[in-house]
Amino acid sequence: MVELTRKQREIELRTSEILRIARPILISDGFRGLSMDRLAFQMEYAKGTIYNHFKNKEEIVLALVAESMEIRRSLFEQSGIIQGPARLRMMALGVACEFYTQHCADDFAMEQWVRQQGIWDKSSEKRQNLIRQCEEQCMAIVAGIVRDAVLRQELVLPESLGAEELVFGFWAINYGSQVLSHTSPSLPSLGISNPASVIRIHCCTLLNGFHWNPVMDYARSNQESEALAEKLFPVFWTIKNRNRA
Amino acid sequence: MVELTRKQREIELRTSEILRIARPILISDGFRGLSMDRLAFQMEYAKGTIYNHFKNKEEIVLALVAESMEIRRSLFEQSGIIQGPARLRMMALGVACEFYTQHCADDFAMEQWVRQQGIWDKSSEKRQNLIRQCEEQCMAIVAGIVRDAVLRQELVLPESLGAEELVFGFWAINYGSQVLSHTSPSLPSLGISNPASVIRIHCCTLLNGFHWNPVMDYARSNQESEALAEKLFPVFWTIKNRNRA
Amino acid sequence: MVELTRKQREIELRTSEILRIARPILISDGFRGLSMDRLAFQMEYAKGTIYNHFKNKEEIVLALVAESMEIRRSLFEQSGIIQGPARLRMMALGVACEFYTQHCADDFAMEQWVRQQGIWDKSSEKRQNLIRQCEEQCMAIVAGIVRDAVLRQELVLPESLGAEELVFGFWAINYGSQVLSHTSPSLPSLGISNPASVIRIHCCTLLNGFHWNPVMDYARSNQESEALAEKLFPVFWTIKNRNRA
Amino acid sequence: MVELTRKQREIELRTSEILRIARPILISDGFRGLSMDRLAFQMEYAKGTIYNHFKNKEEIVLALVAESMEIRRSLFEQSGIIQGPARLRMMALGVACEFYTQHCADDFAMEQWVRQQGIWDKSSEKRQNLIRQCEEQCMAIVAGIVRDAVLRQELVLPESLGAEELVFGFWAINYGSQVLSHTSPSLPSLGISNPASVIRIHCCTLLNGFHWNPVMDYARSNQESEALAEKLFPVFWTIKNRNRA
DNA sequence: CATGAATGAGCCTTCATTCAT
DNA sequence: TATGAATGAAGGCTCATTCAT
Repeated sequence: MVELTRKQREIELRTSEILRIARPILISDGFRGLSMDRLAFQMEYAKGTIYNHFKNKEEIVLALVAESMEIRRSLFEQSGIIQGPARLRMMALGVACEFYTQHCADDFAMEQWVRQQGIWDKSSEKRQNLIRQCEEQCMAIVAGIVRDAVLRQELVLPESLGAEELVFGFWAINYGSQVLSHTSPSLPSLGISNPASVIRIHCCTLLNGFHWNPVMDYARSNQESEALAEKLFPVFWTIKNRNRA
Repeated sequence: MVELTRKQREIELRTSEILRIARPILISDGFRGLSMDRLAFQMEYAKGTIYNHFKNKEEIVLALVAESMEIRRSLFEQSGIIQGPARLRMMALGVACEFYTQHCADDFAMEQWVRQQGIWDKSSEKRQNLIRQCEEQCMAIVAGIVRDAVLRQELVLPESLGAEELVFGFWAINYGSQVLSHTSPSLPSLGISNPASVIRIHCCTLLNGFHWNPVMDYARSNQESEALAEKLFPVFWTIKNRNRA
Repeated sequence: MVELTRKQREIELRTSEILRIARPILISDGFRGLSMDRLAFQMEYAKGTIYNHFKNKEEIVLALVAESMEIRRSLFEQSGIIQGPARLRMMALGVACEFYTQHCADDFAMEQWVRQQGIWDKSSEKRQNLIRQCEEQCMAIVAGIVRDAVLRQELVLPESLGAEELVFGFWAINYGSQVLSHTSPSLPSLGISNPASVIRIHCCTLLNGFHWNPVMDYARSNQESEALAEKLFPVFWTIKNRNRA
Repeated sequence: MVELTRKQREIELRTSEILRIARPILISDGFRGLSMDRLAFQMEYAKGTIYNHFKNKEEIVLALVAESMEIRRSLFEQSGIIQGPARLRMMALGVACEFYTQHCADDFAMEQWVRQQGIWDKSSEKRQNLIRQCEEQCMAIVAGIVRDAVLRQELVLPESLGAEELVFGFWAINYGSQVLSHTSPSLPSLGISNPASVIRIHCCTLLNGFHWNPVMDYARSNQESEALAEKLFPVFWTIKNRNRA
């Protein structure tokens, strides 16, 4: 078995080497900028070798995105298990989002590829499922917190708003701010110099708006967020580094 | 001069004909699906002629996006001038966003092209500015409403939150939900069947969270939004049709 | 119109130049041996240029085959209109076959490509029809001669044998001998040094076997064939040269 | 020696397994459709292993063709040893050809591969000789019958026509009709619905034309052929099955 | 001998752009 | 100004063959 494993490890090593080289190309030049020729050249491997590891170009992207989403899910998982009121866990998720946005900016950017250009359709179902599962798990974690808050009577869901729909609002505001931050270089010139902290305020407002107890003013909210950040960031870094050599 | 003008008009006519034909191709087949050959063939003009109007393929996309943003700005303009409390105007903008998302879905999709794939960098500064200006004007309209609300003492801005930063939250939540709606086909399976109405609730919550008067419950908010929609949609349709034969 | 024609002529010139260069490659190295790269290189034109003339590699082959079959048909046409008994015209066709086999050996070889390897399916219907028509016309010419012989009471068709079916025998024996001559290099070593004259004898025997009047012995048959050859070859050469610069 | 033989048998077993798997691939997808990857995958052996048995892809085809020709030769052998006048043996060969065409259609198709595409040149001389020998033996069988007919004074060879040359006519007509049947899907639409029986008539006519005794009318010829078929087909099936599990 | 990852030349095709007419 | 043939780099991908293990 050890015998076998060595060869397999070598193969996996090569696989992840391909991803390691493809990532920065993809990030700096986009999907169109990643050509198999270039990839092979930079790898100093033959083109055919890459095709032994990935059925086509799209699969490479999906593999990278799967990695990224795996990180995101781990971040969420860690945030969802902290002690304290559900609102705190919700805020911890916000902190996780901030971390992901700031320190895994490339991962976030790449998650976008997959949402466009028919990359999705050209890749294998196996990898597609991997990503879909990750997405569902993320949603489950956040919705779980909402449900827990309701159980603990810290939150009353407005009628006609399911837990997932409440989550959607936070998802949208975070996601939207991240996309805008990444793609609108004019943001500072429009008067938004620190999108992350702005979004923190909005999320607090939103939580307060839903009367999610304990209701907080911005000062306290910020304070708690900082505390959470201090507690969680070490874990987050570990997660990130575990996935990125 | 009249002579010249006629010729210029002919040129502009051709320019907009190119755009008219490029648009549906772009929408149905993406950026890669738009080839100059195909465009020229459908135009029944020569490829070279197209190059007399647009320096390169990217410019065409940017021109189309400029058109789209022009619509969006007009929508915003019309929403910003209705009578009544600033909060109502803010809600009117939400209605405008809904309209844009639902009835100008293609325009929205195209705005995205430009944020990716290096299209931006390959196009002329002139067109880039055009788009940037539009974006700034949109922001100015919304920020103007916020400032007006403050003036009218209907809203107190939290300290450390500028008008534009408050706007950013609404921008982000609307933008995020739109992107997610367009690109995440799994949304309904995650429990979000009607993103638009969900976001309406969230926006109301957010406004309430900021104590933006008149504070409303969801029923009334929805009622007012409906009224605004009824009032504004005719104008919106006019705007849309003016820009799209 | 003269203006227009000049450009069109240039294009057609290029088209036939492509064919002129593709032909020997195809003949010496087969379909697999013809690569667009090689073709372009030998043409000293860019690869793209070739694709402006032919949709794909298969179309080139079909174009060449169409040329070849056009020659064959013209040969048949000329043979079918000579004076005298139908049997003589039938023999003239045999002479035409001999000419084609001997002097258009490459054309014959190429007709084969099209019958295999899915070349047919990848080419445009227009070219397919061209070839199909040619084939049908050839058959029509020969079957016409048979029918004429029956009318003139020079031949009684065996019952249960249609005119086309009688033709099929001659088609098969000529076609078979041509294929074998071209692909069986061992023929002389098997004792067949001059397939063409052997087949001439067989055809005569076959005609006699059917009691096709005037019945001939081999000496006379050969003599008549020679006479026909002498008369027809000049025309044949003209036809060939008209199609091959 | 027994030890060695066991190993050798294993090797031969593997060799024929390769051929067994390659055959249907080749038949359904042509030469280009047979890839070593696919072959190895279906074999559940490694690609390298196949190369221990066959120097290259072409050799596999040649080996299969050798098998096919071996069948053909056996068919001929069996036809050549029946009792009665030589003409009957000649007709038996025709029956053998019909059997081969109808029931070994794939074998026939494959014989064609080898005559084209430069497969021949890329394969070893050893295998080339194998095939050539087979061909010669086939010719020898048929020519033997002709010579025997001359000896028995059932046939007078036209002067200037050797035994092999007489054979060539029959070879050509049979071969030609087979090729045309296999590759010209338009045959029925040209008026030839049953090529095999048409060729039977032509062969009878040819034999009669050579005054090969006993001369027969079509009815009797057909009757005799049927009788031969009834007698020989069981043997033919045995031969076929012996070579194909 | 068996293995199968690595190879890399080669394949066909596309298409934005240019430029002589 | 309009034309559209020519360009040619670039693209994704295949696959027979090799060779270290």
